[in-house]
Amino acid sequence: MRTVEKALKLLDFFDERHPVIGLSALARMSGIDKATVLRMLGDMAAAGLVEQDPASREWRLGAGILRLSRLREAAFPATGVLNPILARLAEATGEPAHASLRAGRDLGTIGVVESARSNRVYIEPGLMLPLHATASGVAYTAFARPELRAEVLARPLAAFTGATPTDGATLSARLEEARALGYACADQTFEDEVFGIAMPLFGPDGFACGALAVATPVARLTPDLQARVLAALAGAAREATQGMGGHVPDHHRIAA
Amino acid sequence: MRTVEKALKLLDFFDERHPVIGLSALARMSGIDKATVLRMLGDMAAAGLVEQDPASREWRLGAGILRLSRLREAAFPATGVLNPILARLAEATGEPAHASLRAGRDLGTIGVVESARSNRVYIEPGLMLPLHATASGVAYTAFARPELRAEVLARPLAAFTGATPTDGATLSARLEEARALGYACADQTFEDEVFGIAMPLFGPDGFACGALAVATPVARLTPDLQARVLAALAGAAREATQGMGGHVPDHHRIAA
DNA sequence: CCTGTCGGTTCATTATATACACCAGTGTTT
DNA sequence: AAACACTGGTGTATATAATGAACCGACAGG
Repeated sequence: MRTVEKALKLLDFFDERHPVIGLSALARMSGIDKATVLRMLGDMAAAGLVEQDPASREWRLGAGILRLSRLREAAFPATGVLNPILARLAEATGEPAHASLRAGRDLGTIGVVESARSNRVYIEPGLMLPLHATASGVAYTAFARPELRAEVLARPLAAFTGATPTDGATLSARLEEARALGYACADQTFEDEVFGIAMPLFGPDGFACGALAVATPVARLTPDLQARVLAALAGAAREATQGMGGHVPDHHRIAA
Repeated sequence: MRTVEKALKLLDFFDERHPVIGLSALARMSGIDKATVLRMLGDMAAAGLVEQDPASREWRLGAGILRLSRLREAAFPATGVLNPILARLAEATGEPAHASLRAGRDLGTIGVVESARSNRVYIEPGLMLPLHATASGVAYTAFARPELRAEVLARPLAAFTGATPTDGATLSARLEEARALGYACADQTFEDEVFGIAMPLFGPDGFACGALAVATPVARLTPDLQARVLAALAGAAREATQGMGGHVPDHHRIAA
C-alpha cells in the first residue's frame, strides 16, 4: 500500500472513543511498526494534522485541521450553510438530523443536530457512513455519477446488521427504488433499532455530493412521522443544495 | 524529504487565492513531478483531504477535513469557544480580532471576526502566522515551552517587511519584553501599515498553545486605543484559556 | 496543420520506507 | 529490591515503494 495512504489511515483511528492515542497503541491498532508510525506521526505533525501532548506524549488530531477546515469553508461553504438547515429539520421532525458529504470512499458526517427528545438516535460526530448500508449512502449513491454506482456494486458489501444488503442485486434494487422515489430509507441496515430517511444533496454538476438524513428509533416510526420527515427533508435538501451552489437535476422529483 | 511530509505540503498551496488547483499547476508550484503529485493527490483523496472536481478535473480541499475538524472540536473545543470571544473582542475594540493555534511550525489562524469599519486590516482565513514576525507568534513563543524558544531562535528568520526582526538577538529581546509585559506588539513586522497586539493562550500544562490578537492600521493606533485593546484582550485571553481547559500560569501578569 | 498545454500512464532506476533489535524510563508485582 | 511488562524513541541493513523522464490522447488557439 502507498505510504501516504497508510499514514493518513492513521487519522481514522481517532474518534469519539479514542480522542488521544499513544504511540504503541496506535501501532497496535493499525498493525504498522512502531518506528514507522512514529515517523508518520512526525510528518503529519509537521503539517498540523496531529499534535502530541508534551506531558503525556500521546497524540491527537491537530489544530492544522481547523485551519484547513476554515480554508475550505471560505471557498466552499458547507458546514455554515447546513447547520441552520439541520437545526430547522430537527426542530420540524423532533428527531436528530445529520448531513454528510463524500470523503474518500464513504460519506463523512459533517453536521449533526440532536433533537430534544430523551429517547433518540445518537449520531457520533465524524462518523463514516458506508454507502451501501445507510439511508444517506443509498440516497447519495443512487444520484451520484454512474461510474460510482458501478464501483460500489463491485465492492464487497460488509454486513453491519442482519438487514444490511450484502449482495449486488439487493443493493441495486434499493438504488433503483431510491432513484424512483427521490429518497432512500434504511430499516436497521446499519444499526439495530435505527430507521434512516435520507435525500441526496447535489453538486453544481447535478450529481449527488452528499446527503441529508433524519434518524429515528424504529419503535417510533409511524406512516405519519415518515410523511412529516419526508416533507421536511424535501425542503431542507433543496435549500441545502442551493445554499452550497449545487444544482437539483430536473429528473429529481420528490414523491409527495 | 519524507514522502508523507512532501505530500502534505501540497495542502499548503490551497489558500484563499487558490481554492482550486489543477494537476500541472500544483506540480509547478511545488516543484514536484506531475506523476508524483498525482499519486499523492490520489492518496489524499482516498482519505478525503482533497477532492477532484469531476468536470474541471481540478483539485480542492476535501470534505474529509470538515469531518476531522468536527471530530477534534468534539474532543477539544476550540473554534466553538473562541468564536464568541472573538466576536466580543472585535465589538469592544472596533478592530478585527483573530485567534491562532500551533499547527506544525507556525501558528494557524483558526478564527477571525472582522470589525464593522470599512478601513480595517484584512486577515485571510487560514493564514499561517510566522512565530518571529507577528504579535501572535511572539506572544506564543514567549510563553511556550523553553525548548521551542531555543528552536525558534536557532532557525533562519525570514524578513517580511523592513521591520521584521531577522537576528536572534533582536527577537530574543522581543521575547523577553513579551514575557515581562504579558503580551506582545508587532509594529509592521509582518505586513506594512499593520500593528498587531497579542496575548498568549495557555494549554493545560501552563505553556502557551496559541494566541489571541487584534490588528489595527498603524494610522489609527493611539495610546488610548492600545490601552482599550489590551484591556479587552486580557479578559478575552483569560476566558479563552479557561474555555479550552487551559491553565493560566501564576507568573503571567498583565500590565494594566 | 502545427503548437502548447492539459490530465494521466508507464516503467527502469534509485532513493526511501520498513521492521528488527535495542535503549532508557516508569510503574507493578513479586 | 528485583524482576517484569510496559512505554516512547533510536539506529541500521534490507527490501520495498517513490520517483521522473518519456509518452499518450485530448483539447484550444493561432
